[in-house]
Amino acid sequence: MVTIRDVALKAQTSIATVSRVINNKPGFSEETKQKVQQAMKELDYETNEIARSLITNKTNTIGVIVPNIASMLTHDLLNGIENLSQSRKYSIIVCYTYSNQERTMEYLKTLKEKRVDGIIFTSENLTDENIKYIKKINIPIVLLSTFSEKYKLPFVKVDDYQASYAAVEYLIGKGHKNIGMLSGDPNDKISGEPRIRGYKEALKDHHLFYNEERIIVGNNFSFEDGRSNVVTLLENFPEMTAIFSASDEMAAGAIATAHEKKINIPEELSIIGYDNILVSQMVYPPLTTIEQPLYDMGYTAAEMLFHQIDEKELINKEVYLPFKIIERKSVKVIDSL
Amino acid sequence: MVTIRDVALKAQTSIATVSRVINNKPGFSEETKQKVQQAMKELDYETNEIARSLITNKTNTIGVIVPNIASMLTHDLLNGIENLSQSRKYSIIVCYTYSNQERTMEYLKTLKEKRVDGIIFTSENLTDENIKYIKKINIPIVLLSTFSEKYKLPFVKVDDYQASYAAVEYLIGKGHKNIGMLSGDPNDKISGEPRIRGYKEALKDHHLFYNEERIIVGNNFSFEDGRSNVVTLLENFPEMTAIFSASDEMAAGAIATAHEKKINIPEELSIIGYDNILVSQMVYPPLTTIEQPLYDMGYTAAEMLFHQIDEKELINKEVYLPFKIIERKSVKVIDSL
DNA sequence: TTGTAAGCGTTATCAT
DNA sequence: ATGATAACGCTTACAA
Repeated sequence: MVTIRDVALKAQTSIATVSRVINNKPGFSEETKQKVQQAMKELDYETNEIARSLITNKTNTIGVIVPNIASMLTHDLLNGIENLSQSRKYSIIVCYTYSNQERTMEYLKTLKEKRVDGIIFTSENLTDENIKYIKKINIPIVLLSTFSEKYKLPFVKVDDYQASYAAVEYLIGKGHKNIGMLSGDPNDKISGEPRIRGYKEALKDHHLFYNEERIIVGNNFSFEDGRSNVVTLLENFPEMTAIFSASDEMAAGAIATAHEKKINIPEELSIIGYDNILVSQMVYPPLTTIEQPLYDMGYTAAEMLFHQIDEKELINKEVYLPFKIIERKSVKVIDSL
Repeated sequence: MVTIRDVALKAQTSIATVSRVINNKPGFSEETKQKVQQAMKELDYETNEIARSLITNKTNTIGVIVPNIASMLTHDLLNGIENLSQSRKYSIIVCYTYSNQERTMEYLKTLKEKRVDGIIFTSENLTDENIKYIKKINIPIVLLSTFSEKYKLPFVKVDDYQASYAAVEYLIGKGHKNIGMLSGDPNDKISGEPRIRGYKEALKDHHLFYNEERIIVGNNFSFEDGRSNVVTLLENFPEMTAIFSASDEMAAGAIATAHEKKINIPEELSIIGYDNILVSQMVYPPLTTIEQPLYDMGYTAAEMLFHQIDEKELINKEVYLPFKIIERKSVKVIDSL
């Protein structure tokens, strides 16, 4: 391995000087600079970031913690994070938790041991244990597509309540009065409960009837959830003309079932999704849905994190990014009687 | 920051002894072990992996280089890699190249500087510059879903030629004689050329006619490619009864266009895809396709990499994993006349 | 079983 | 503008 020492030897100067030219810190002449650079080139010298990190206390690495379930979402989020990181000369260590608490803690510990400069915690409910540990290790963090109820931690997300409210109101605006919902877990404070609340409130504000049987709760927003739960919903609620699905994957599942049951979408049944993942344009009919600006969210979270790292100031921003309704072909206008 | 030194102080012993119990290396009594562990707990000591790495010359992290295009594939591949890595106490740094040569080289350089223990290079053609650099830095590497023509580098992939051949033969077996193809770039030696070759050979071996107009070349295997290229294909080749699409995303695009043009699938037009990504079950009709065992491929590549790292032996295995035809609803049997 | 001390490859603090 | 030299937090001879 060729070190700064070898370079110094070849350039006939000291390691201190070599370090200076490498880091472009004052204290060398143009002449020595040339000699050093020449030597580096000839020796194919490459910095040892490990050694550098040990003394500077900076690794230029961040950790990104993601669950696996919402696999389609993860990718775009990561894309945004990665793009800014790369241009800022940061590397990213990805940690898949599979929503497993033990694994999450293990990863948090690893990130601490590897001395990452910051952490982005994505899409998942934070447990008290998580938060306690995060506070203890004192590494800059930003929450992405999630937030913490009890403790103030900076986050970027879209307002799930408002987005769901808007989705249901959109359906109502198209003349629908009998609207069912495919939801996630109501105990999930991030993407479960708020979306259910948005649905209920929108109905209520428009004086539409609601009862418990009109929401079918899924496990993990998955295609399979949608596929099976829509049949229960159909049984519970035969007058239903429209469905609000809390994820595109579930919506796709519902559509698949509809095809099987020869239920025409949107003629007989309208459906609006949530996420605007790539799949939503690939299903038939293309899915009208709520768009989350995933790439921007990732990018913004990274921006906030780097700000914390660079300025060493603990910001406590709470950033809500705007959602958008993407109109495609899965919702039909109903004439009001 | 609490160091090994603080622990030694509190436990009233030396840093060497503390190091021994941390790494469980012989040379301490049960009694001191207790004292040290007690001190560590009280002080919330956590290893500084950076310092450790500097002396052991081991970082317990690997780099994974992925392009971005085939986004849906990337995820499953990463999943397999990550799962084994986590259980082996390795972290992974992800590098998205966007198939950009400059970016790839930058990342390779970063990985070297960060002293990763190994690299998995995924889904992308290796340039001479890439290979030259890889050879130079002398870090264990395995190629995943790609391979290098000129130089021997261990890889794991499925045999694209055979898989394509099988796909087309499957269509032929169902009675199809007029088969078109939606392909990737023929200059792409990894997923482009071999799949085209498989198509041509299968036709030839079954004495079926072929001409250049029956293959439409796409840019990046994308939904949009399929969406637009299928119309050209339909124009060029009106007698066509079946399509072999070199990716599921393109197949989904073709299906979307078929819906728009009121072409019934599979009644009027059969289609077989390639990849078996999640989307293939979400489209209507569900897509018959070639499955690549992505998770296993990732897992296997990681296994090979760790073997190289641990045993310090340069293996040169070339692993082909088996593909599978997943039969769904997009191919119809045609009665031969 | 234990401690002292010499590294690992850098950056940083002094002198000069 | 330059060069010794002391850190950084660990592991690992080598002694004791």
